[in-house]
Amino acid sequence: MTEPRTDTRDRLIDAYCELVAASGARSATLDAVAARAGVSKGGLLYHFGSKDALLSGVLDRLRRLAAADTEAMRAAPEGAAHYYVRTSVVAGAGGGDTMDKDVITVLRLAQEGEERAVEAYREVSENWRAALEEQLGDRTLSRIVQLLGDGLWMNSSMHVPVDDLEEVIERLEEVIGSRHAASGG
Amino acid sequence: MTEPRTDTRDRLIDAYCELVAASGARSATLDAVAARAGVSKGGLLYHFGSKDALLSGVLDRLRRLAAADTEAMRAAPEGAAHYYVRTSVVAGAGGGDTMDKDVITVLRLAQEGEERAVEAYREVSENWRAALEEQLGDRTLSRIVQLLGDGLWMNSSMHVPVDDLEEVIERLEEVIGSRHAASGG
DNA sequence: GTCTATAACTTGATAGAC
DNA sequence: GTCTATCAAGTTATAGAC
Repeated sequence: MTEPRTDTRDRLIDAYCELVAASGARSATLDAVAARAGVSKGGLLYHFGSKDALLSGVLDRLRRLAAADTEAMRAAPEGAAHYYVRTSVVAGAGGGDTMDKDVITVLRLAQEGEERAVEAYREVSENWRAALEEQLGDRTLSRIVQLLGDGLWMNSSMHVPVDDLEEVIERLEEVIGSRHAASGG
Repeated sequence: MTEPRTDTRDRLIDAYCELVAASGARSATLDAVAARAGVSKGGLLYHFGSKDALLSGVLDRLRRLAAADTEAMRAAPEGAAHYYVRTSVVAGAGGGDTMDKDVITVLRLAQEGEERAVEAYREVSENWRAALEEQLGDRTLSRIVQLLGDGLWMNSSMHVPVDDLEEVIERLEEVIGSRHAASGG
């Protein structure tokens, strides 16, 4: 604990993510972030120095949390695929935990062309896909599962409900099951 | 032809879409749009009056083009599902036709919370899904195909290449084929 | 560690010349 | 139908008080 131990830093990152997740990157102004975290604009800039430093904060935190989530995925009793698809929806709806918010934030920034966000997404996305492939033993299937999750996220992020999620997961399990049976795994 | 017949209007909508598709909604300022279309800011505002009117222009055009695309999808020789998945990637990469650009633009705006864009997306998305279901004879499968397309779009829009697209389509055809065989269609 | 005040710049929109 | 000012509002960032 040699670094300054203020949770104000984390509150500021939280506020930034929540604003981006709720109303897009444009709405996450320094003023808005500071107000939501309960400090002034000057207070924010003491902790981060610039808007870019705030971005670095989110990126770092996402990488940390995603690494932990990849392990949770590997250990999930319902299987990695089910875990991934299910959590994709929660994330999009904005009702999830800290990592969900970080993921949405980074995805949004990446879509706006923020190069560093694209790089971070590529990294964690590839780690997730590798974990899926590990369990499914099938690269193409791992990609399909991931694309389904991405599609679910996209719809959720626009508040377009996917009403037949349960049927989709069920059908996915069927395909996974038949593959496992066919390959003797 | 009672309305003023200037193609400047269309050039302005094109410029707006290209900017949003390339670098996000924030980059599509009145100045930037006008410059890209080769007119001044005043010239732009003569044609549209406000940024909101520019949005209406894109929304109207998308609805028109999407209706035509739905018909093309129904008539596609490779099948509606294959057509939908394949065109999802082209759209995301930004190298597509006019409708592709309009779709990306509206999706981006929808994700930023623009209510009218969300509504337009919901509408055309539901029409596409209905056309898929018509051919596949299976609601859940139509949703899966659509989610796959959405996932492909998302990755393309961040310039994250999906290198095994061919395998994904092939696997999808297998699942569709087995369903048709099972249901006797 | 947090605040206020303010500088420097960008944005959407208006007014009026041509 | 298109242009050049011009404005008010909002944005990031700095300086310095407390």
